[in-house]
Amino acid sequence: MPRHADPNAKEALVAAARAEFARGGLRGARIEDITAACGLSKGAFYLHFESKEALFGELVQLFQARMSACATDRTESFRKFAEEHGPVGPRDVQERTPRYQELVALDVRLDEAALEAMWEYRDVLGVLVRGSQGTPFEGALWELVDVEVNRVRKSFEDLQCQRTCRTDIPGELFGSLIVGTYLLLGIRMTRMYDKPDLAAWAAQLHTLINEGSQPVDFKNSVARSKP
Amino acid sequence: MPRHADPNAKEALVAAARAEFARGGLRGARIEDITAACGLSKGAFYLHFESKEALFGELVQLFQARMSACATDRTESFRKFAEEHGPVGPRDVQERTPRYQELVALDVRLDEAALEAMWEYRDVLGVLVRGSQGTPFEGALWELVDVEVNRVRKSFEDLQCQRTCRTDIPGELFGSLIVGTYLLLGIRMTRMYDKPDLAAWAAQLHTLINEGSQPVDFKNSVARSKP
DNA sequence: CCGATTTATGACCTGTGGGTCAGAAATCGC
DNA sequence: GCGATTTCTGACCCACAGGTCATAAATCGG
Repeated sequence: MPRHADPNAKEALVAAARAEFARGGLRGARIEDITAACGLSKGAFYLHFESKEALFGELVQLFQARMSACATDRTESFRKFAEEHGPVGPRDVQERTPRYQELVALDVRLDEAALEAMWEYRDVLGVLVRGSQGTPFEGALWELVDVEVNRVRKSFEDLQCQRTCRTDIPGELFGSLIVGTYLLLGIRMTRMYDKPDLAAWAAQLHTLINEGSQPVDFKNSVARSKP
Repeated sequence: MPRHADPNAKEALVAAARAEFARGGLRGARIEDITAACGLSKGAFYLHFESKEALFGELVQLFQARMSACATDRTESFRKFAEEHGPVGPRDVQERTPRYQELVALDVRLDEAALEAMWEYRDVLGVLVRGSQGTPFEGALWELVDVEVNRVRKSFEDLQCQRTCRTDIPGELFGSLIVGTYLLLGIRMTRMYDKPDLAAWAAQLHTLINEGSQPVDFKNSVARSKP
């Protein structure tokens, strides 16, 4: 039995590729630069990956799986919540019952988890935003965005039927607001070195979107109950 | 005096180029396709433009100028409004005075104008989003986005000082919400054939962001005054 | 130490598309 | 019609980067 393959060559290539992708996008990342960063030759790349696109495809699949997990986690968590705490109606919202407050806390936690996923894959997100036309990933992000907008739209419309959300806003527009905001935050993460306080972002966005930008004094006094 | 230049060659090239850019981005648009669409040869392109990037640069400048005009128009309109109607304070917001309602209407009109500009340049916007690494336009959109986020942040912080906006949200996050929402709507315009009802979008977004997503019944009753 | 076998190398091939330029075509004054 | 002049054409050049493959290097059993 002959020469052994470098055991950590593949993960080194993936790491170097992510760095190159982050720098210059899918097209701007040259294979020779990726391999050079690992002390390998161009040919070595093709021992581990079908092509540059194939490597990126693996990353995209991981990212999509992660985001998809966030979505299923959300529906599952809400289902469980309704099972354990019963349905949350308009009165709960109006009176800020403990049940409602727990639901808000859960929602914020789930949003934070989504932001966390975006932070970990912000390099992949950056490449997807830039798109790199001519590759299979041209519209990948926008398909994901459409899916997310529709998911938000649907859940918003459900809440509208239950009268726990205002009914004079189309769900589509609300979805664009949510997804657009999170997407831009993700894009801005691309250029950050230190991780921002994602929990604070999630909580503040939740407050802003639920209660609006007007001063809190104007809301009816029942609403606030801060310790 | 000899052969005349085709008088509408340049505008035909611009139109064809915009169509090609919309299809495949800056990189995906081939010069031969652009000229072929006008019944011209490849060489003719270089009689009118320095390069493909130069043509796109002209479009970007027009787009940037248009967006910049929207911004100056906004500050100017608000200045004039304050001059004519006096400053709008927290009480105006709380009691929905006619002065406040006029300000809201003005704000919505200005937002609609910005959406209109994005609609007209949605092809350019699409290319800028996709970025086309290696060109001078790589980060052009994100610079514009940063400028806009900061503009919104600053005006939001001013309103916070005047107590006409809630003070528990960082201006940066509010800016990301506004710009992110409008950017995503712009991106989604890229794939639309018919112009959506931009006035409705502007008005609904304004309502949603000001008053939040909670049912209107919960707001204090002074607030609503719909004919 | 040999040769079998798998891994790694990098010179080479190749398609692509931006940009060029010698020459053809058009249009004028005369 | 003729040449002068400007407009237009498209075959050609070339840089670039993805992908290939003959060759070399490493590592084993025997």
